[in-house]
Amino acid sequence: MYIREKINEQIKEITAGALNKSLASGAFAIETMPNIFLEIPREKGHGDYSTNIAMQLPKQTRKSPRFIAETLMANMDTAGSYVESVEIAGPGFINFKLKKSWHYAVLEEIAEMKKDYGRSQKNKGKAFNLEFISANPTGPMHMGNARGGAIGDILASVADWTGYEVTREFYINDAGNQIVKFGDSLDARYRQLFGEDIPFPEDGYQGDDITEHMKNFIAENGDVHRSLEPSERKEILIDYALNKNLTQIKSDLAAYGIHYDVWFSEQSLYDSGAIEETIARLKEGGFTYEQDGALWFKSTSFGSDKDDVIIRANGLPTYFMGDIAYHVNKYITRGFDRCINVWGADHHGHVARLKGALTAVGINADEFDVVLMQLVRLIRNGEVTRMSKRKGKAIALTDLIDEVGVDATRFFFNLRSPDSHFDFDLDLAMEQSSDNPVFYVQYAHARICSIIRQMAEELDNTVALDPERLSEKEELNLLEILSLFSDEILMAEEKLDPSRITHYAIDLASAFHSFYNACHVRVEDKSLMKARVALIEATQQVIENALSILGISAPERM
RNA sequence: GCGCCUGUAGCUCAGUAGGAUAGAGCAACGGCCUUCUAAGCCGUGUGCCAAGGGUUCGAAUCCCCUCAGGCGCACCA
Repeated sequence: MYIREKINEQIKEITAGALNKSLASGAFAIETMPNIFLEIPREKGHGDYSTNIAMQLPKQTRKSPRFIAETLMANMDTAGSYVESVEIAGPGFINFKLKKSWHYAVLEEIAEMKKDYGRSQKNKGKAFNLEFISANPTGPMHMGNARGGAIGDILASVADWTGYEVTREFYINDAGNQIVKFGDSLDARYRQLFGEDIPFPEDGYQGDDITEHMKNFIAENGDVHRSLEPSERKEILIDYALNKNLTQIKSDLAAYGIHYDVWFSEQSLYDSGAIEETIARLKEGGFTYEQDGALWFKSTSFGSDKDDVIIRANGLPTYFMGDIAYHVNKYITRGFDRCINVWGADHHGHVARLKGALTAVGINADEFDVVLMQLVRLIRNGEVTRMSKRKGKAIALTDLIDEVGVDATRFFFNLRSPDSHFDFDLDLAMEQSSDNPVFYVQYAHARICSIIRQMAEELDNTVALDPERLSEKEELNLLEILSLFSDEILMAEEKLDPSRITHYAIDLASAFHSFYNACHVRVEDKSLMKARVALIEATQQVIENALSILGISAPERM
């Protein structure tokens, strides 16, 4: 248990004890016990912790907040706790000031847990599935996938640090209409390369990569496929290009620092009969009906404003149907306790109906959430550029990484919460200017490493470590921020917002830089020097841990 | 028309399950390297928290409504 949790429990116990004593003494009476809520005041002058309990009780007790606060304070027993003093302030806040010694527990915790400092057990034993990117494998990864990739990958790490057993998963949309179009496009290019004057499908994939695939295919296979029936040939071409694309996607993402545990094929749901089983399950439950030759799911029974087709009149299941079967597979076949998907905000309309369908088949939809990320707008020369995979004008992920670097790209895409609209200014990003805060954090890390390298020779090992030597406000501030790391990870998991880790890393780096300018590590006083080395070693460790969650390197020299 | 997201300093954004005087970065200006990395630090100014109403001891935060921008509302994925 981390020091913050211990203190929290102590103060809650102290407050609850005071409340019980006050009640027993007859100072006031209540009907229901309130929740004791603690917060860390923004103003340092208001102490280390604060509770508003006295302001929640006037209604029940018919006493003033001030009176309640005073009564509680008089009945508090802080012996043996970290609480040094208690005071009442403002409209009735009870503020707790802690003994400085609590700071030093942080150093010990970090020194003990090292690379695991910040991990917690909250979700131990639970299986967590995080599905992200999940694009059509009809082309290489582009910039639009980059944000979802960074958010998903980092959120997966965050979940891992809260104790979940995490599976990163890519749902390959290798079935359905887009694949048919893909095949039509490939076939048209194939025939055009042999000089046939045929029109290109109007809504086909126009990218050069389609033509490239067919050039390579012809180079490898000659013209033996020309005589085949188009449908037969398309199948071969699709299979060929899809495999090439998947290989490409995997290497693109690996270069981006993303490694999936599972690549799940949509087509496999058809092949395995999972779709059929799920349809049967929905029918048995009475959640379907036929109309206009199609099979419909009663989304309206689960709060949606319209029902949805799951099998078209032509007999082919819709994408929605596949997604239901896919999630049945996740929860029931594979037994995940919690599933999170990262989707573009343009798919938000599909969340409710999928939750409805999951509820229909008996899955607890509270354990299913979708992180909706606002789409990225591409800014070039100060103008918005529309991205279109089919027009072939999208910036490839690999190009972005080449220009900007993996670290900056990942950091940049996690600078804002997923639901904020995001403009990616290409010119700025490609300038590689030091405006990018990733340098700020990495620089703090490199600076510390540099000092540690030099101190290693000067440190006197016969001097005992005395953490109480740390008493400057910059030192204490640094310790306080270090102690919040685990809470920040838990909050990021609860809110499904990985950008909190990025912000934390910046705050921590900032606290270090301030310390660095205010306090020298290399000082005559060997005991003080020892304590400061311990402090920066702890800081180095936590920056390293935060960066490892972010999937960003922690350079030892810059 | 219905639904979702967003609206906070000149710009880009934070703002912790409603809390005490609304915060950073960038930009502007002024300081700080004869000792550990100046890719750094310190200081100075800026706000009808989009408008209005409500709940509350207390609202940027919750509710209602209006306005503005983005995105959905397919037998597309």
